[in-house]
Amino acid sequence: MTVRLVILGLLHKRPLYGYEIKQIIEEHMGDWTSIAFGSIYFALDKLADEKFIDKVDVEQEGKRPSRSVYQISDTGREEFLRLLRESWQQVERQYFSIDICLFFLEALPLDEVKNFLRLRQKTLQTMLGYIQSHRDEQMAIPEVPRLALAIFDHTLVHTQAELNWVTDLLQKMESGEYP
Amino acid sequence: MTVRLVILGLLHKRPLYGYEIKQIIEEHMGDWTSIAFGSIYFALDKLADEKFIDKVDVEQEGKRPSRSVYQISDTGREEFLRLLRESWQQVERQYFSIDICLFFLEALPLDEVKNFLRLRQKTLQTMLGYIQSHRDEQMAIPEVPRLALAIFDHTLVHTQAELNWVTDLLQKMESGEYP
DNA sequence: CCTTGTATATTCTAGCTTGTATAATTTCTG
DNA sequence: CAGAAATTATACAAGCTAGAATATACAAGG
Repeated sequence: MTVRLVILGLLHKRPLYGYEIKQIIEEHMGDWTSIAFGSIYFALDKLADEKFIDKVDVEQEGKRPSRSVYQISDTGREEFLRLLRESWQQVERQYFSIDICLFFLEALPLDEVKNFLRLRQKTLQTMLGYIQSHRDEQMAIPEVPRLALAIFDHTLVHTQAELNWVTDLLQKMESGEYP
Repeated sequence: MTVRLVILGLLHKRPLYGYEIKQIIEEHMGDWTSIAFGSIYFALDKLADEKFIDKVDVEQEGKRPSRSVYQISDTGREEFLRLLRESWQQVERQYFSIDICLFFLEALPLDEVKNFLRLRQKTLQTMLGYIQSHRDEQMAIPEVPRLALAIFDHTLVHTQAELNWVTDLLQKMESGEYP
């Protein structure tokens, strides 16, 4: 679902070829999604089958492998808007593997669990710093749209929430509130 | 990954058959994961191939379809601990589809976006209330382990963080800070 | 009494995603 | 200048999931 939305979204602006799409995703959206080559080419084929995009051109730069450039069609634009609206509307339930772990906690010695939590704390603190500095960098560039900051903030608030929760849990474990 | 961990974790306590596993997951872990029948039977087959579990019995109650009961093996217990440690240790990056949407925001009229956000606010408030009352219910039952509350808190802090962020974003959009 | 819905229990299939391998060339780096 | 990394794409296996299909049991309701 994400794959199609992203591809259609990027083709919405201008025609692109597969490898280029992968690069754009990594460069500009790498913090918020990750899509494998296989998925991109698979999706491009599928979208072309469905007439949401057309192969417009096969460029060739020197003797490099030739590039198949795709262009979005009118029905493709409609599909893009449909997908975008659908994604906006859904509030997805996030599942955390750590919740599952907590269910099976008794299988591990308490000390080990505490160590894991301390490690998690450190990781989260590092991540927080990384996002923050990344955000500040972006903020300094005037042509970055203000909305980009909202996306950073999103990651930020969740990471902070996670850190708070871990800290609280660890504190409760150390005070002996949990057996 | 989750599927295997959960199945091994449940079989850790006692032998079970596929349908039973599905029921336990829905009843006791329904708020934190969701695993389809197909995934369970697929994983059971795979785990049996790998000798992490053994088919011990084919019960039949009346003329109902027969049940294949699986039991965890010694290597299965090891694998369970390995998976559990692995899951504990990883701090997974969560991807939110709304972040992707924000990238393509300009494709939708601003009013529509604001409406989506208001709707999202309401949904999150409802979710928050639901989790809270669920948590209170559990708290009232003395035999529910205190840790279960930690899991509720986890969901709670993230939902609250999400709500705060949406509220902030909406406020900024309404004050005209974002075009 | 016949139908309908729901619970029990499993199997199958189609579709998506990832990862890895392969290929051929080109550009960067020490 | 050698070797590493990047460029572009294809192909295939393997894993995972959702959803439908299948078949029986049983309670409720008209």
